Amino acid sequence: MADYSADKQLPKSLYEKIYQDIVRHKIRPGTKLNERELAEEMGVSRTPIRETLFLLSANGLVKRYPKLGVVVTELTLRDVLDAFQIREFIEPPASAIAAKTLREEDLRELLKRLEELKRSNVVNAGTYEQHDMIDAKIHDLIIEAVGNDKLKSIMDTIQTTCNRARFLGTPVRYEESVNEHLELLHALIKRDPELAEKCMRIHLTNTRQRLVEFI
Amino acid sequence: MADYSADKQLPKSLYEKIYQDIVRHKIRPGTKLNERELAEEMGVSRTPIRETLFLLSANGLVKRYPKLGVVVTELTLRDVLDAFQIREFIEPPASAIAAKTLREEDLRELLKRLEELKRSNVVNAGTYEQHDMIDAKIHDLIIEAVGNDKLKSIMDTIQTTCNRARFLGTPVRYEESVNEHLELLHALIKRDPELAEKCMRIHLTNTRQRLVEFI
DNA sequence: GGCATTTTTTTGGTATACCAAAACAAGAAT
DNA sequence: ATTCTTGTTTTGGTATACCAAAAAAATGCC
Repeated sequence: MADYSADKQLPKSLYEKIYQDIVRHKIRPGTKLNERELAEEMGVSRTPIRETLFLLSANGLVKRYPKLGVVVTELTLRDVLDAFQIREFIEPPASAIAAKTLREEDLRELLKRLEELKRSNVVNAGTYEQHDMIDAKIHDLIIEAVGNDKLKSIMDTIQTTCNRARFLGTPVRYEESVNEHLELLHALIKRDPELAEKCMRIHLTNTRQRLVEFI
Repeated sequence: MADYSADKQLPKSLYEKIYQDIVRHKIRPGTKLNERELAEEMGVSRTPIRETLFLLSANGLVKRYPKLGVVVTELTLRDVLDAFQIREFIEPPASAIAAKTLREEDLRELLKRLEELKRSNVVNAGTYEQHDMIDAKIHDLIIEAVGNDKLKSIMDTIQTTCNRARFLGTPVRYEESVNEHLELLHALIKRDPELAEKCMRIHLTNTRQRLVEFI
């Protein structure tokens, strides 16, 4: 067998695989995961599978019912709203901090890509992936700007929930979203903490609003 | 062997044991945990021990170094400050929400206990446990008032970090702390969201300040 | 036929065995 | 004495075996 020189961490690669399958809804929420089945599919024993399932449950993607098995967590509207509420707690003040600490070139880079996206008709098929990528990048950068590792890892799991929601076909009003992000970036570049905080707050409120309307 | 009728979840009880040992510093930060040793000590096999260690690492009490082992996480000043920063993000707005939703009788109950504590000389030996208990209860109640399960579990892990710091002998200025909590409770009872938010913000800032001075 | 009970099968939890990488120790070369 | 090598031990990762509880199927009773 090849020696997979790169990583070597079996459960981590298994994690990635199952993680993606769940986030992209290749496995339905509510599905019960059978350890032996998974083990056979993946060509490994149950031991690393169990460890993977522990990791997944720690990140909230599956739920373990002792003696009964693990089930892919349902993504209720409540879960998504809860995730958004946490973002609304964290990201606005994080934006204020980011306005002081982010590097100008990173901001300008994102601004360039976003303006480009706006020029090219965003309604075009496929372009929404570009949008989502830049969107994620901006929010990620802002969290990183805080320089708080614990916060970073928390927001990663929140992001996961939001990603799952996106793959449910949550609609995004791209024009609005792009404009909101542009405003935010301008505020950051202007080094205006209050404005950045406000922009982020408005952006998140709107996003949540759109989500609720969808349902 | 007795059948431990009560719980049946082995890793969970192992978790509690090790969790306490770490939080109360019976095991030093930096200590490397040997799976076989632990297994023997606890009288079980390595399998449930490994699962326990996974749980502990998910909650940040230990860190797993692939192929090298798990070590009890060091509690750096940075870690504690990071935890406080997250509390400062979350708890003030949570207090504003709590001012609207908490049940009056719960608040009055806490107020009564706190005033009692204030009357009895808080400097007395032993009373600080009472203080810590009420303190934890108040912050816990405020988080629960938000009604966001995900947030609750996040703040539990943050609380763990703060607890570990407390057991390091972090000093508390009890009079100040009691007074700050009293003000907070009054704001909550008055159903004044802005004031509650402000009280909490001040309280957390002060607490962090005292912590930094200590070091 | 429908329901309760018993038997069988499945499956999660635990124990144990095995492997390979890392840590350690002893010895040889410089 | 120091460093490099080599052989041994320790230890984390994986595979497998076994057990008991839960689920499913089969049997018996009404």
